[in-house]
Amino acid sequence: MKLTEGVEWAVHCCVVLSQAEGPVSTTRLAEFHGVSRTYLAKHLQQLSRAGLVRSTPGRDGGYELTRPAAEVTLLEIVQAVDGAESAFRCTEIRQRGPLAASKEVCRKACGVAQAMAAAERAWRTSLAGVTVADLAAGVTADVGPATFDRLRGWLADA
Amino acid sequence: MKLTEGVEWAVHCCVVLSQAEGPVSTTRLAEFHGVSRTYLAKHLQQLSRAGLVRSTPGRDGGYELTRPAAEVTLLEIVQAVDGAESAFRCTEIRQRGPLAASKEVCRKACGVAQAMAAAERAWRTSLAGVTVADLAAGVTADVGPATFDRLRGWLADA
DNA sequence: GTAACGTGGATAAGTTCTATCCGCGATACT
DNA sequence: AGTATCGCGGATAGAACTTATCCACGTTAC
Repeated sequence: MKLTEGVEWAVHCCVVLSQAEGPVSTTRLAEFHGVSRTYLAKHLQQLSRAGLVRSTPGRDGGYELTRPAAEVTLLEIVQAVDGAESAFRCTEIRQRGPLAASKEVCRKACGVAQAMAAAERAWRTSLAGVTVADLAAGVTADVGPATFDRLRGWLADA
Repeated sequence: MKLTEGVEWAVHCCVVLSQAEGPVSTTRLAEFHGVSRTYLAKHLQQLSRAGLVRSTPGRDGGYELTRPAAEVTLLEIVQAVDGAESAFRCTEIRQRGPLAASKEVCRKACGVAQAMAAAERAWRTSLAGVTVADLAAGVTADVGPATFDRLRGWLADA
């Protein structure tokens, strides 16, 4: 089981956007995080399509959060970038083979699929309990409030 | 985020093994589930290496559970087949770029990684709460107790 | 001795992830 | 008007992983 690396990039970008005062361009976000500009652009477009960020085209354009940081959950970011499909996909093994279960029995989900789904619900619930604001507060607690001031200063520099 | 398809095969195999009276061969398990024999063999070897099943070589050989079904959890099977690595891998983005965090600050895990780890713990806890015996009981409840009798009969047939 | 079995390695095809480039339309400054 | 900067979507290519098969080997029962 593996999440795409873009998830990490996107989450960090959202934290940065939560601290910015205006739109932040892909170029700036990529430079700040030390990652590929062209590839990060793809992930930001996914956030945009998911409605988590708003984009401003043209010069001085860029991205900003569409909602307050306290209303953007980790789950939303993960699903925007990695997709919302469940990790386990039931291929209905029980309907194959010599002792295949009947169609009628299989209207109800197989027990394995149910257990897997329950685990994924627990995972999603946990992620839904963390917001971008929480993550930003964590950074402040860990490295001090001056960090985001320096970030804003760096973003303001041409 | 995606689990390999082998996970589904392996779980169903463990349920079958919990109902068998002796070793069940790869050939029989593959036939029963209607899946590729050679590929299923690989997954069964993973279960064997993880110590969840014991293998008997030679004619009349095959696999059997090493423990009572009530003591084999879904989590163990998933991790045996899919690996125990966490889905989210922190690449320490915060240590890159122009405002890179210092090494000292980074002895503590980044907040994003912590939140992701908590979610995966919730997922694992959920999976660890389901045993092969639970899954077998679910089958009995869903399709009736005769199902496993038919399975044992089929396994006994040459 | 022979047939059935698990094991590990080599191999190959298919799919997804990572990454880049291009042309397009939008915007701001000169 | 012209130009530089921006986001958007499509095409593309390489890397990594998943899926699948085959073979040589040692083991066991008849």
